[in-house]
Amino acid sequence: MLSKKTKYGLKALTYLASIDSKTPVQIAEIAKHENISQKFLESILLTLRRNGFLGSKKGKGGGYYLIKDPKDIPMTSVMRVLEGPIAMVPCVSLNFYEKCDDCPDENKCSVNKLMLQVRDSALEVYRNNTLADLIS
Amino acid sequence: MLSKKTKYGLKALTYLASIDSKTPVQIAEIAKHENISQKFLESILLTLRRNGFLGSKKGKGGGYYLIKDPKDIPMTSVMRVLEGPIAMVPCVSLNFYEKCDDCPDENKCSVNKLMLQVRDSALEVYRNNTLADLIS
DNA sequence: AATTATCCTATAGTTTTAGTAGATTATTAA
DNA sequence: TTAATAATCTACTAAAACTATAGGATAATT
Repeated sequence: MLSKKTKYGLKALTYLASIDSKTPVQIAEIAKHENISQKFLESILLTLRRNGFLGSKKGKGGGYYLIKDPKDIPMTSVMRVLEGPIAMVPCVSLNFYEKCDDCPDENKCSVNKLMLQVRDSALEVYRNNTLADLIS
Repeated sequence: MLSKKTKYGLKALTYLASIDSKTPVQIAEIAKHENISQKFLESILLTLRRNGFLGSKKGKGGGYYLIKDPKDIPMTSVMRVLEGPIAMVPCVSLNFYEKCDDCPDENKCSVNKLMLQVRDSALEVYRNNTLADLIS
């Protein structure tokens, strides 16, 4: 299941991308437009800023804005920041690899075999979609 | 993330499929071979039996065994029983559909748009793999 | 100086996950 | 018929993750 954090983050990013201007948008406006709890959204936008997706401006007329062109924001990077690993098991993860402690040989593991395919198919989707592609 | 339940369930099914005989295999044997907590595996095998994947026999010489040919067990059905919906959001789920309460129009939702593609790509993988394909 | 809006830390409630404990029932074999 | 074996079932618990919420600190603008 996709976490609410990721869901809300994606919605916020899409909203900012649809605005299509570099003027800051207040958290309250995004929250209201997307039906999101404002305080929760606050922390999500913060992580998006810390990870180089958003810029922010304090004080009157402040808010959040996209730093890059939506065309240059691939879903792979957004997903990894908000949701974490794209792979469903650590042993097939490219960016968050970890060995399973119960598995003696990954190459003979049925779960590994299946989840490798699932990861690749998901990666292809995320690589083929930028933030710009999500705007309707 | 894939739950341990699904992971262990897949491993147990694969083990039973690799045995390739209809004679019952005891929980303890599967647990030991796959490094799984026996008690936890117990409840997993029970759900697999209740959902028509396994048969069981009590008493001495008892255990669990596959009911169907591994070739006739698609990963779609295994995943749905063990992990639940294949879709990452209910609003794109085929078998577990639910409307999002925060979303006024699914067709204009960026999350919906993206997750629809992810679901389809995952479905393709699961449809192309039967239990027989997981045996190495 | 007053206002506005982000920034930051801490915490709390809920749900899910992963695993345990123990009694019960069915089967086999002696 | 009895004892041993092994699945079945119910209930419970500990830990982790998720989804927020509270409240004030900080910075920029007017």
